[in-house]
Amino acid sequence: MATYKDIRDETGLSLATISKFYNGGNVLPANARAIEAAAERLSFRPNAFARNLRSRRTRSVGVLLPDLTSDFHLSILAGIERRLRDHRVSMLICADHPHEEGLDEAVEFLAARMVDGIIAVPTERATPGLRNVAAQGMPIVTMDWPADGVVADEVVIDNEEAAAMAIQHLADHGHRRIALLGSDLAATLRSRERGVRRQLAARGIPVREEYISRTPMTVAAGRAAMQRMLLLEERPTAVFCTNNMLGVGALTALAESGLKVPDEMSFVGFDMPLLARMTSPSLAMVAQRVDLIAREAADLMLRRLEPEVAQSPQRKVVLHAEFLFGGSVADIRS
Amino acid sequence: MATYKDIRDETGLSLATISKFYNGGNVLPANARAIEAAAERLSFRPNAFARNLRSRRTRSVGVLLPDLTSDFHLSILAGIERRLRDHRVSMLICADHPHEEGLDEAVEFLAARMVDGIIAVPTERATPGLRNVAAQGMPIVTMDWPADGVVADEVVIDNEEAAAMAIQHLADHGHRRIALLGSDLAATLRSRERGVRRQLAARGIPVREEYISRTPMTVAAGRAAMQRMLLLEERPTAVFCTNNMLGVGALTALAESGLKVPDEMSFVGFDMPLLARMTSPSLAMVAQRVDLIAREAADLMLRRLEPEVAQSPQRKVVLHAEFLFGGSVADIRS
DNA sequence: CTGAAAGCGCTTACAG
DNA sequence: CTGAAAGCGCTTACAG
Repeated sequence: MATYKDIRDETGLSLATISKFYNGGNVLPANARAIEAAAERLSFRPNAFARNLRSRRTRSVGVLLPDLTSDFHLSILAGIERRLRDHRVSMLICADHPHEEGLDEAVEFLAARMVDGIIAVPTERATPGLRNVAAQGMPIVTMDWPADGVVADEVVIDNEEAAAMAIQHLADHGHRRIALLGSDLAATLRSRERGVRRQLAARGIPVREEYISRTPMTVAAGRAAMQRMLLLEERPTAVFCTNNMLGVGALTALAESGLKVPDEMSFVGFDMPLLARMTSPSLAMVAQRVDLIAREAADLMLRRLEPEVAQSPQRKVVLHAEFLFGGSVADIRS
Repeated sequence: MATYKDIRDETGLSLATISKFYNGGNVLPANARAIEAAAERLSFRPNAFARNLRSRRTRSVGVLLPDLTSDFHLSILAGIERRLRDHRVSMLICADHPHEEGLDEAVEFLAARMVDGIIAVPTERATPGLRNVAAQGMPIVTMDWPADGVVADEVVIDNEEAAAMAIQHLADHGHRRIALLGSDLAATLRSRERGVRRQLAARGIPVREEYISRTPMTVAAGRAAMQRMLLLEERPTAVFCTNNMLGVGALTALAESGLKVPDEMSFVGFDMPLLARMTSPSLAMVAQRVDLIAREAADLMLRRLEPEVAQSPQRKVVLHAEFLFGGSVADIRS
């Protein structure tokens, strides 16, 4: 691996001049050409670590996700990567899974890599670590939900509003017996439940607690919850799942039960864009704009990396979800 | 950010001793405790870049994917991340999209970050770059398909065999008019087509060229191809899609056409594990074991990072796909 | 515009 | 087991 010294030996220029060339400073055209030619011959590439060491910036950011199996979270990666790379910033990916003893926890792992900042969908496990590095001045951007007590820029959606859209759509089609598959294990899902309750009240639809399920956000839990709903004396006519995993579970249970969607059960999902269009019937759902989330999160981070804004007050970007119409909702107005 | 010097000032020990402590050497217990205590007080974290600079290893590997939108490729990330982090190796993710002029191409971008190696699903665009860094001694592991002329360890599946399984299943259920949605734009898909042809021949089923489609591997192309199949004089009774995107497209077209799966059209997909179980009927498909692919790829790379094996001959791991049974194939034996 | 020198934070032989 | 010194490859003031 060639270094500045090799280029110096080839060109006779000083290290300072070569450095200046690679940092966009003014260098005589002839010297610039000489450096380029030597670099080409030696297939030279400036060592990013050495640069970083002195400049104390790595031009890399960590992206921390609860795990790497949620296609919703994974789909945000694409947008972040693109945006960051346009600015020559690299992206270290880290899942926040529990791990064997003695291994660095995710945030520490990233911090030891000297990332310039962390974009995170924060878990409870990661929060103390984030609080810690944030206090030491590392820029943090949270997505999806905020991290308790962490100084950070935030990108969120209006979850109450998003959930209300689903209820509104169902109510407009005559549904009054609406099951909710949700969870109280995440602030976002609690907000969505609030939105559901508020919109039901606004439409004069009584809230029936047996129609409301709170479980872990897994496919298995969603499947079991749906199965329980199907056993109710007075079966709901529609189900709204406030999370993609729960939605997949509910669809699985419905498929197994042989009930026809939407004739015997209407369905509205949340964040299942890939699925939405390829099932028959197509699925109605509330969808976050992952492209916008990614873009806003990356931009907030890139902004923080500018020395001038490093200290400016935190920002919070609130995005709106969209409603995708689909064939999975029956019109049951008589 | 505290450094060794701060710890030296607190403990009175030399930099060499502190370094030794952090690299697992023998240090008097009292000194070790003093260093730990000081590090705690200062919230010290060794600077990975400085370490790397001297040791010439970064303990990071680049993962290069054609793009970050294929859920099949994304699902491999989880396993790689886990495996690498267990060994305290970090992962830089990079998509190989075409980009604006003047920006580093993906491989150069990773190489400038001094990754110790690259795990890639190689595209044609990336191949020259990979060849280049491989020639300079960087370990490369390819997944899914090999990179032309690149010295690399490989993880692949037996694609002919995988495709043959689908045909065998369909033939066993009495199908003889089998449509193939494939592509000639990737070596893997060409192999799958070969597997299909061979298995058809083995079962004495004539190959009908109008049943064979080769398109780009996109949802739109799959949808259009399926629509064309539905217009044929003698409609096929089954369709096998040798790629997930094509499968999604085909399912979309079938959903739009109103044809019932499997009564009017049987379906076998490829690599759609998320979808397989949540549709009604469930989908039969050939599935690569992403967990195994990830694990093998990560292990091949970790092995290469050991100085002793760095120069050993390249390895090729051939995995077998599995067949997932589903309700999307009708038994039409009379 | 160019260069000599010091320094970034750590590691690496080499003495002791 | 510990320490003084040199060095990794680059950047950063400071002269010239």
